[in-house]
Amino acid sequence: MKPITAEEITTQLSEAVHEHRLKPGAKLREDEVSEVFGVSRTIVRQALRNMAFDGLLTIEKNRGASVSKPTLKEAHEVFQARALLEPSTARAAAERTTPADIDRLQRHIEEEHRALDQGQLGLALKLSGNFHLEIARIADQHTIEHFLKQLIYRSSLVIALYWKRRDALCENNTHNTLVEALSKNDGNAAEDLMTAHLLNIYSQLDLREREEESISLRDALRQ
Amino acid sequence: MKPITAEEITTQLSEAVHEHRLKPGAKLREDEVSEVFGVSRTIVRQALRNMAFDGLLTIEKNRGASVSKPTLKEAHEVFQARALLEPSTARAAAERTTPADIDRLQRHIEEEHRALDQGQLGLALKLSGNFHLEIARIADQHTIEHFLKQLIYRSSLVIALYWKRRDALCENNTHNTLVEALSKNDGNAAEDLMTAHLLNIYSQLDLREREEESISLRDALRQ
DNA sequence: TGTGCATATATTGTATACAATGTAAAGATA
DNA sequence: TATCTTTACATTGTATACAATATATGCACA
Repeated sequence: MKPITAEEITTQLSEAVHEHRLKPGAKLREDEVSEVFGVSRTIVRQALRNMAFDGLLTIEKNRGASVSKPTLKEAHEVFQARALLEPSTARAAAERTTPADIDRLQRHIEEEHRALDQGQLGLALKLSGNFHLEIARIADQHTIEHFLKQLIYRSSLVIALYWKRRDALCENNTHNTLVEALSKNDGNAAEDLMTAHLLNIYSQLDLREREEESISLRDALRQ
Repeated sequence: MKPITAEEITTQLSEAVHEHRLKPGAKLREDEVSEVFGVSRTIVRQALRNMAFDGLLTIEKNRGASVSKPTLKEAHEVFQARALLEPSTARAAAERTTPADIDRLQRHIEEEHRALDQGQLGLALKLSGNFHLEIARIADQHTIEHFLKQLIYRSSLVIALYWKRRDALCENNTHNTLVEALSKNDGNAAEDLMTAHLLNIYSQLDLREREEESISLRDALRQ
């Protein structure tokens, strides 16, 4: 049996972040991770650096890696960037969607619902994000998909930090209506729905300035 | 005197790619690079992996790193992504541009002209790309700036491979008119000019399918 | 010649040893 | 007790040794 690769560790840890099993601020010590996966620190370091590149981890020199805590500004930026990329991508996807794609998307949505029903909020969140990636995949825009992946994973961090009501998560029906537009190859509708969907998520975040930030004085003074 | 860091090596090598001193296909052997910079392969490897993440290098297992050769599809995707990100960013920049920014941009353009006059095409190309990054910086959109940096560096690879007439490079005046729009805080104009500018660059690429691709039979069969 | 095989060399991949740095604990002094 | 200093420990940073793999070379044989 082959040892696990750096990329596989990257994927597993990234998903853990995406599902909120690893929360913003969580520390990832190198030899702890290396013991878990049964490889040397060399490999773990590669994985951690990969994740830092995606913005999921923050590495401080001589102090190690921890799950990033996006600032308010970064949170805004993530959704502004998504607002630029995703609506056009949804339009492009609509123009190329095949029945097989619709099948896959519908199964995906079912899975989301199942996760929600079983109270697996983290899993539901991850699936919800992956739905957006599926659309980029249909649009056959690999470069944008790559960026979007980073943005969606970071969105998960933003949600972990700034979501208003943790309970009322994702109970919308937008993904269904999006699939409908795609199945009709209706690019206009897909684009508009995506814009609205992103605004809806955005509006459910509490992105006002707050005092409590300064609680972590240490962090504030450190940089 | 301190040894050079992985990030500094990343920057230097990336600029070399951006300036076409390192051309698509060029191999970067680890201990060659490590000797040049006077560090161990450990550090070099970090740098190479960083660049691979940006899409500048392609790393094949057990076969090392070489400067990426974007396919036609990737070339299209790079400019499609830029078309989504940059016009809006130019608009946002226009709304925040200060006289100090204008100063900096004008000096930047002068530098571009100087490089062109002295026949330093690679340098001119790099400066031309950095002009676009300056605009993202003015827009104060760090996340988009980060993506744009990757796209602009990749554009340089695309230009190296698909530019129609190597001599007629960058002799346009668009950067000046863009600065004018920014100085008037005219977001509409800035957005339109940027769209036109990107289309202009795009149109100067020869992105048709071609036979000669199959010259490198080795690469074709390798994947 | 040219092809196939075996060997040698070059290059990358991974683990580990040691250095550098940061963090926590213990003791000293007031 | 509170603060400072010293010491021990934990953790990350870098270089290097060795393993695994790919490439090149030489030779046998047709």
